[in-house]
Amino acid sequence: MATDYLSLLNTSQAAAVMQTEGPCMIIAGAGSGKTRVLTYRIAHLLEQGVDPFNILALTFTNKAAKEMRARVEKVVGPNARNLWMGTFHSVFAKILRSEADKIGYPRSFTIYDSQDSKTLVGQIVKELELDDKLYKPSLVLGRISAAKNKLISVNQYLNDPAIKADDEAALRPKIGVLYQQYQQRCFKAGAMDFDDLLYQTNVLFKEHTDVLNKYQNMFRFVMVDEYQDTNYSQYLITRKLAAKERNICVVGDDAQSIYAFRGADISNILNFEKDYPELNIFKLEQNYRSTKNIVWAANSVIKNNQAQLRKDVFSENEEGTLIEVLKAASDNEEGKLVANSIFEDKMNHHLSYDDFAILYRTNAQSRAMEESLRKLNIKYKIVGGLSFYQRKEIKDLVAYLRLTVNPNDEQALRRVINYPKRGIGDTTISKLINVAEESNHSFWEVVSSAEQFLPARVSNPVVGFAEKIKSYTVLAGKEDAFEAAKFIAKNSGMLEELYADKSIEGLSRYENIQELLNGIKEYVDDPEREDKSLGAFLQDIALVTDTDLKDAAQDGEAVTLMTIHSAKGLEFRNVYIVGMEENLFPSQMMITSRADLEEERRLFYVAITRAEKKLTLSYATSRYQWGNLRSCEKSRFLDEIDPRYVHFKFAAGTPGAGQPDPTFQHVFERRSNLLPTPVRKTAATKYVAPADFAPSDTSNLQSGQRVEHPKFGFGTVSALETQQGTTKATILFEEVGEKVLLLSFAKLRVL
DNA sequence: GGTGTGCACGTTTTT
DNA sequence: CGTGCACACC
Repeated sequence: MATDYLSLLNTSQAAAVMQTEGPCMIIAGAGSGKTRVLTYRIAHLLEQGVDPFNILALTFTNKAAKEMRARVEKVVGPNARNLWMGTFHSVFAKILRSEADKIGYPRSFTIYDSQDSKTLVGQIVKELELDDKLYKPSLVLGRISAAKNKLISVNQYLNDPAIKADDEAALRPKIGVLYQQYQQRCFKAGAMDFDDLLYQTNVLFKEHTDVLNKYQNMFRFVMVDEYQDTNYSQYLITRKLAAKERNICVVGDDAQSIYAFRGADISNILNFEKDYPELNIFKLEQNYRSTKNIVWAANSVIKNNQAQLRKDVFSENEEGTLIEVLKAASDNEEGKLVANSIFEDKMNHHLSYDDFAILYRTNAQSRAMEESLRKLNIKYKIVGGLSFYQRKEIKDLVAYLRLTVNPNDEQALRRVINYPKRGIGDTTISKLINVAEESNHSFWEVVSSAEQFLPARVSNPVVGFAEKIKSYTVLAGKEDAFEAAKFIAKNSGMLEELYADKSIEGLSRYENIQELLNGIKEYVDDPEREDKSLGAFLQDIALVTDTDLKDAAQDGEAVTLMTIHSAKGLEFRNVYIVGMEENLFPSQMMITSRADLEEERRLFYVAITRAEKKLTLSYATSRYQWGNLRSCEKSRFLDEIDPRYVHFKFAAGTPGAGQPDPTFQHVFERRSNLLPTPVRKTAATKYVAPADFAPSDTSNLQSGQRVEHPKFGFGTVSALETQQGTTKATILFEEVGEKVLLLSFAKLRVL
């Protein structure tokens, strides 16, 4: 048994697998078979007779967890299903769910997504009549999040002189108060945000040693993947859980730490030995993924960082081709060069589009790439961006479901209290909010007894709505998630409302709702699913990200486009890293301090090491930014690669080069996860004004004249009407139909 | 209450 | 430049 898989491992991998007792740190270079080691380590534990319920394995993405579970299952069989394996957030959400009452939260607590959090902060800023320019929700939330990740409570925040000085220096002295209000409101709503899932776990373990004890005894073996990305809050949870048995195994690569911006603390891995002096350290230094050239290039880049653990990543693979650098005159040309290169490579080497990935620093860069790929009829898929669960109609139905499970959920309540329209206006809502704030009740409590605060004519629809929700709650207690959701979608009037909308977008929204219901059906039909309740389903989807859905809708090969951050942990035969320019990569906001620059460099290292056979870098000497052309300098990172491994290829890019063979006519298809129909209009159907568009003087405009509008295109004036000195023109446009425009505003060119 | 228009902001990355 | 939100007018 044990020897079976030992033959599949190299010496250091095998040593790490066999070391099951005591603290253990595995420093795993990129592509060094880290997942393989973790998988066999778990398998080894199970074969030694360890109960899978006693093993906790934490990852950062659902995808990684899913993949690891599948791989363990392949080795040890169905026993793998009983492992505690998941993301930090999902595992501790589950634990909090069963222990919530101990810290005063309902077991059916809601998980606020970042949008809910943002909205709530915005609402509080407004209620406190603070300057919303100064107290921008994202900024305030950033401070709150940083505090929580460092386990700074509201009281500590309010009483810490250093924090106070910081906030005052930034002219934002009220952040502490906002933190306080925000926490209170979340608590009253029975809601936790992402950071709370970790923060409140710490509170639970700190205040209830019996609970901590229980989980210490339960999780006799703790493993943490991507340990370099843990923040203080996560670090403390794992330290506490492992305090008794000290069987903690962390796997990571300091060179791939790219989440400091969200609180990850690289010193967690650099200082791990201080907590566990008896630590066993294993280094996995052989890279099995990439060619020698790619590994050498990556090493030559990361060498420029100071803070790092010593290791020598090497490859025994072929030397491979040199890293290619493309230079373009503009972002559009960059897209063209990359698309052409992909097309040629695919043809010359008989590859699949699945073999290619285009990586960029910011999501905004995808546009130029998309356009070029589309022109060559190359199929692509985008990872990231708007996820399925962020679509309006999905959020609406989910809000109903959340409300059903937890009526105190304020954000959900506000979202649907008047959707579909039932005659509850803004005035009514703010009145009720005020009552809630003053009486220290939750918004829901006030809503469900609205007749006490408002005249019957106004309160009737409010109370009727509350009754509706109450009946849903009763229903959800008896039926599974699918039956409940189906009923709610119909009964709330949402389905009807969407069905009535026959526009393309409306149709797509209706289909999305169907898609969600199908998803719930699949969820409850899973034979291994124990908890089929609506609450369990909601808990699950709150922590699903777009990247996790990536594999869900695979049909046909396609080039993958994504940010470098979402590419972590993935690999592709051919990788393109685009936008290698100063101020873009490294990003200008990051080059203020040495530590920030080092994180950008690690990001570059991650990007390089995604490639198996061929790596291409590109940059543009000019780029559109906020609508105007900016000239760009090539990135300093390009010069950091040892020139022996690079080939600068500047000849290409001449117009007309590398035109696609017309026989390869694929239908363009934007595949974004579960979205069945693209909502975004394609550029092809949209009228684009010529660059030299100049509005004419329209004071003498006559009915019947032909005009051009920068947005609506060509049209004919059908009527003119002057009232109180302003003239309205009714114009029949060829593409968008009839529009009524005010002449004083409309930019029209008379033809 | 719905629609439209104007304006402000954004581009760092995500559980 | 494009989107999303807020306010204003219908």
